[in-house]
Amino acid sequence: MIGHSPSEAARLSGFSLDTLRYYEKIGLLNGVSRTSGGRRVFTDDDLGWLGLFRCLRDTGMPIAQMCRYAELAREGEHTARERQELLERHAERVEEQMALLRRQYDHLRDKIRYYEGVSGGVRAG
Amino acid sequence: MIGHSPSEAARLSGFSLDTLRYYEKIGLLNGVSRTSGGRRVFTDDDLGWLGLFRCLRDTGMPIAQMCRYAELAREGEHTARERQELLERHAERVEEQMALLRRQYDHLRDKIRYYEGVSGGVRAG
DNA sequence: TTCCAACCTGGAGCGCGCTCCAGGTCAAGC
DNA sequence: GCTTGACCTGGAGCGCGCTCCAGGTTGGAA
Repeated sequence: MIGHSPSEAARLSGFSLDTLRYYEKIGLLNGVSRTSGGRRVFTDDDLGWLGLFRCLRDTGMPIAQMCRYAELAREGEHTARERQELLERHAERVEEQMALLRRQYDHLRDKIRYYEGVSGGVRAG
Repeated sequence: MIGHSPSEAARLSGFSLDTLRYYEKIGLLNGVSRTSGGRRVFTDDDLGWLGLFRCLRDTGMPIAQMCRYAELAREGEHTARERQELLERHAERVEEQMALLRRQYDHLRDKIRYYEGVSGGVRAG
C-alpha cells in the first residue's frame, strides 16, 4: 500500500502523465492523495481503477460512460446492480465489435489472397 | 453497371452522403462520374471501393493510409506488391487488435463475474 | 547550498473524421 | 409552369480524447 509517483503510475498503467492529470481533472479519478508539497501519490487502489479504465478504454467505452460508472461506485454499494448492468451492456457491445472485426478481418484476408494469386484482374484496388 | 444515386450509394455502403462527398474531396474516391447536371453517379466499381474502405475503416486503418493505398492502385499494376504488403501489415495490426480486444473482454467478463457473486468486497469499482 | 529533474496549475491547441450550414441548382410529378 | 426534394459547393464547426505549453514549485543528490 506504499504510494506510487506519477511517473510510476504512468508506467504501470500505460497512461501518460498528462492523461492521468486529465482523468483527475474531469473527475474520473477521484481523491488522489498528495504529499505535503502537493505532488500526487497513487495508491494500489488508484492503480486498480486505472487498470479498469485501461480495460474499458481498450474496448472502446467512451470516457463519459466511465465517469458515470466511477460516480456510481462512489455512491456506494447500493449502485452495484446498476454498475453491473452498465458493464454487461458494454460487454455485449464489445462482442458485436469483435464479431464485426473478425468479419472484416476475413474480408481483408480474402483481399490479400487475391494479391497472392496471379497478378491479373483485380478490381476495386 | 447502371449507376447509383448518391443516396443509394450511401445506403449500400453505409457511409453518409457527407462522408461520400468528403472522401471524394480528399481524393480517396477518385473520378466519380457526373450527370450533365453535375450530380454524382456511383458505379459498381465505386461501390466496390467503398466496400473496401468500409472494411479498412472498420478495422481501424487511418484515412491517410487508405489514400496511400488508393493512390498506389491508380498508379497501375506495378504497385500490386506494395499494395499487398500494405494490406498485409494492416492485417497484422488487426490481429494484434483482436488479441487485445479479446484479452480485455475476458477481464471485463471477470469483473462482471465479481458482481454476479455475493455483493461484498469489490475493490476498484 | 545549489542544482536539476520531476512535478505542479490553468488553459490553449491539436489531430482525426466527419458533420453541418448557407445559399444555390436540378429534375420528376402535378 | 410550379413545387418539392434530392443534390450541388465551399467552408466553418464539432466532439473526442488527449497533448502541449508557460511559468512556477519541490525535493533528493552532489
